[in-house]
Amino acid sequence: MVQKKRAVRSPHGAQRQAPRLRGRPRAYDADQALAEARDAFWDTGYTGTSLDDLVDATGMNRPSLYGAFGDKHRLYLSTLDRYREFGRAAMKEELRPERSLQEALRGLFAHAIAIYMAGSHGARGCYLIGTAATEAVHDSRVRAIFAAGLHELDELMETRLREAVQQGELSTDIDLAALARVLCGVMNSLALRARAGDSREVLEATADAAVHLAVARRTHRR
Amino acid sequence: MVQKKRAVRSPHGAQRQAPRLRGRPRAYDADQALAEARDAFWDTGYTGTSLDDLVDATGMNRPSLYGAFGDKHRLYLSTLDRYREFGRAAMKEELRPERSLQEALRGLFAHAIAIYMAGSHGARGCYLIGTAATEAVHDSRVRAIFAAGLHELDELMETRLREAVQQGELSTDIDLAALARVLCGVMNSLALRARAGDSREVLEATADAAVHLAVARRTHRR
DNA sequence: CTTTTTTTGTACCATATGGTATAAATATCT
DNA sequence: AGATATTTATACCATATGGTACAAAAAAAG
Repeated sequence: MVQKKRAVRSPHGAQRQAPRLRGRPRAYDADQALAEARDAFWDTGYTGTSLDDLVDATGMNRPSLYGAFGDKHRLYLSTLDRYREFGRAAMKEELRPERSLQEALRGLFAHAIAIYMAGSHGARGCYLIGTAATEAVHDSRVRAIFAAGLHELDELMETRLREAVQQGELSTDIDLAALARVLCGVMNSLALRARAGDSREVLEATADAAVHLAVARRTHRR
Repeated sequence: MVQKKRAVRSPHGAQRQAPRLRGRPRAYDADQALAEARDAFWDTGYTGTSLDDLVDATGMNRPSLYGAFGDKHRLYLSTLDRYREFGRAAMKEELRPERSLQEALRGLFAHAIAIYMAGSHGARGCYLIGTAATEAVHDSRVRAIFAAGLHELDELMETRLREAVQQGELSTDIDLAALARVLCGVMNSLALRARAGDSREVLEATADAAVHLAVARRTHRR
């Protein structure tokens, strides 16, 4: 039932790469399989992706899938949470305070658009928005991850805007939390537009407009 | 196969309410059934809603459902298109030029939030965004309706902004198409946030911020 | 009243779906 | 080599799903 604690063998430390357990070795890479399962869900949604589809996508067979990631629902939650965490890290990187606010926002939108337009079967937007939003109403676990994904970005954005105020890039008379939600909202809408088939140019023009709208509220006391 | 042309009987004109065809009368109201099917899809998505669910929601039996609306896919497309058209009419009404730009935008956001927060099983956002976005990648018919829904709102908004420029409410040096997409983008994001469980207060604050951001770009030459 | 036409309601069907039992395969440990 | 442990691979199962056949029901037409 519960995963057994794997004895770490190498006494030299550092080298904890392959614990080398006993039985038959795995024929798959768990990280890669998780990414391929996520890609399958990304295109057709949670309920629209069958176990057969997941078997095809990962190259694993059903019992291995089950043994590695639990049932379909647990697998889906794992891919969602993984995506959320990666997205958060990428956004934090783009919004780092060394950049100007304008550069940071541009980098963030460019990064998001690159992800949203990728996909071997057409643009597929944001994984959470494209698949979790549908399940969120009737699945509280999915809803929690979906909300966490949105709110984490809101908070990272608000933090960055607050830093911009401190650095004199933005005037102080703004509701930063609401402005952050507006900017993140435009980013969210890019994910929807990508899934609707809008061109990269339209997404980029929309992102530019949002950046200008935010930066136009900069302080004039410089 | 093809629906027969129903002979209009009343020679007095005007009274074309019930053509009164021959066989057993329908036990359902088509409009109401369509709305109830839409509500079922709205909560659990296209693939997540079974024919049994639709039978329960509409009170119709399967053959009647099939006879009235075609198969599940056609029924779904009908509900999508109907929602799109109603949404367009409602938005046009809110954005009517008799109102000031600020009043129009406030009315629009308030109307949208009211719809997004309704739902007997929790807030469910926008029907298109909440269900069609997931199907859009692999279903070109759904994608077309989804895109039409987004673009129609973009264009109505852009038209209203252009009227605001003509009435001196907005400065002329703005990319109106992009600003319209930004405003509609914030509205779209409200639909996502509703589905994620955000409170009405958060949605309203975000909408207020978007309205202020747009109206702050008004002309100062008055 | 009988015929005709249309809808309803029950039962049914072929397939798809999520999940699992079981045995072969492949590694380590003694 | 033999025992032990773990994964793979095939086949399978109970149920859910989308869709339909068919007869009873309910209206108008003759």
